[in-house]
Amino acid sequence: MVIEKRFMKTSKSMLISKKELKKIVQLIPSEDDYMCGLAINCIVFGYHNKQLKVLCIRQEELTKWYLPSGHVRKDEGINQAAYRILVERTGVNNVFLKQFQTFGDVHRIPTDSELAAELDKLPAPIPEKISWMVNKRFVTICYYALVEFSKIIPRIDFFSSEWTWADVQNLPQLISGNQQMVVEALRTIRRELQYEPIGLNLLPQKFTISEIQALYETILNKKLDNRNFVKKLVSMKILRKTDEKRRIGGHRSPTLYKFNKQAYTKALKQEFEMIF
Amino acid sequence: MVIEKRFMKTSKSMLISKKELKKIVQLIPSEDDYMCGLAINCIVFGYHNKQLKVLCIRQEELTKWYLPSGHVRKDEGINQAAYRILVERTGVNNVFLKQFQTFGDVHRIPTDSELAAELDKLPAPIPEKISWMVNKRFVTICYYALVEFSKIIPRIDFFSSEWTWADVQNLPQLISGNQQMVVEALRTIRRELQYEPIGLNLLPQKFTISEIQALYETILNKKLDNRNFVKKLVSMKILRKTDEKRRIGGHRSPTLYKFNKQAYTKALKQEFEMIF
DNA sequence: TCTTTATTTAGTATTTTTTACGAAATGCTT
DNA sequence: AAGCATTTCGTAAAAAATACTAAATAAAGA
Repeated sequence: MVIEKRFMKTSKSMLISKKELKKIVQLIPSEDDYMCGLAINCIVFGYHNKQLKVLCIRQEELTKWYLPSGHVRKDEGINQAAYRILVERTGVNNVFLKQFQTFGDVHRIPTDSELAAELDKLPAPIPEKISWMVNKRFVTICYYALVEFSKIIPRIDFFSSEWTWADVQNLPQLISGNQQMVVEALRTIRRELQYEPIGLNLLPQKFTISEIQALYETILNKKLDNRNFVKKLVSMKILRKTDEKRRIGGHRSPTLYKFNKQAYTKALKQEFEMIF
Repeated sequence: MVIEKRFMKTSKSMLISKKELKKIVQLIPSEDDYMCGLAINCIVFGYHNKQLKVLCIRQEELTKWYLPSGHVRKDEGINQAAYRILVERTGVNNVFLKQFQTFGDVHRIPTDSELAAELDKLPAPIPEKISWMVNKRFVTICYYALVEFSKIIPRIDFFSSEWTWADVQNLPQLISGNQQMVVEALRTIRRELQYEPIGLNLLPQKFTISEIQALYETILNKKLDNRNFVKKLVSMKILRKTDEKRRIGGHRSPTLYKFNKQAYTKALKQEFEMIF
């Protein structure tokens, strides 16, 4: 489903030729293959320069950004679909991905001509084959993903030509509903910081104490005492010292740590045992 | 949508008459009005006799039970739909209801004749108007509800003729997928016991310490020290003593308490403040 | 009426966890 | 070698969770 070419326009003309439109429409997924009225959104979190980032994309000339999204094939599970969509966008495997909420309020459904105006001047009325995707009320299942910033090379696709890592504390204008999704995703990872491997998935293999502490501070939005922070993680045996150090210039070089994955996931999964 | 008559059969005959079938089909919601491929399930929790209960329903002669469910009108939000479905079943207002997870794995879709066999010998092939509801792959948004046991009078409807409060520790045979939903709902309320008004919604207005403690013990599945339990709740100012007592015979009569709703919701909502 | 019984309630002691903070060690720069 | 910013080690106090002793109470039975 990843199409390297951007949503095409021959030149600066406002309309596409019928021939080109036909070609495009052939690439669009058919209503027969996908669950109608159902969408999946991925809130992809990365961490860089002590800031928590969200992957946003947009169609070049449009002002509003949106979150990576896609649809569910009739023959695939929703988790599977979310993973497929994520891989299409980020090109990485082994990504932490978790469903957190489904949104489905009713909004005013835009008319064909409003949509055409927004969708880079596609001719109105919207051709039938594309209309199920853009001109309907959708229920959206949202997932959040935690990725290692440096490993991601976002890919554009049919509906996008630009991408950016937006700072969560300074989001750009997003299309209707998407901002709320980011907010809820953030609330979720904040709550789940204690029992999901949030840090493990956002950080590179080796990192300093102050790097992981800054991550925790960003997510929790409060300062933590560095001395107690180390003490806690070390006493939980979550971290393991390496014999490497990072040169940060001007100061003492901090030791690089890595996760003790076993102890980490064990500590996290120490949720209550079930009745069953 | 609540239909007082049960899914009708003229007598003990295996098939319904064409005339009756026509009448039934008229009552079935049209595909035009509802989001297709999308369902909502409610896991309704009640608490009675120191046991946590789940509301289950079934079609009389079928062996398997299922959870209250319904569909989303094209012109209503999903939360609104869930609430409507819940009210239809329980007849109560002011119920705590919260979305917790969406399920959407692909299962083998039963054939018309298998369905007919299961659906109390409806004639196969399933009439077109009903088929969208029973013969498709569904994505199911699940909500859990907390109700005050004594105030609920479950209602049957078109697809059910029996109901029961099943003990969560001893669930009956449920249709495919429903057991997992109950398990996940339980995991959820266990986790959320600290920051959602779980107790408030499951208990009657006035209750004894040992009653609320037994509720917590059931949900958490472990014994709590009664002396420390009181101490904690009282120190949080969540409980307020009334001057009534409950006569339980043979022993000292325990004081009835009620919730200090203000302090309770305040204590619960003391979640971290948001970045935004 | 007095004793027995099972349970509720009050209070204290102990342990564990969290939070607070002083100060030395380190690596880099000048 | 001195200055510096940060890391790292260590202890101390405060708070919370847990454990336990024992008294108070209401109902039932002798």
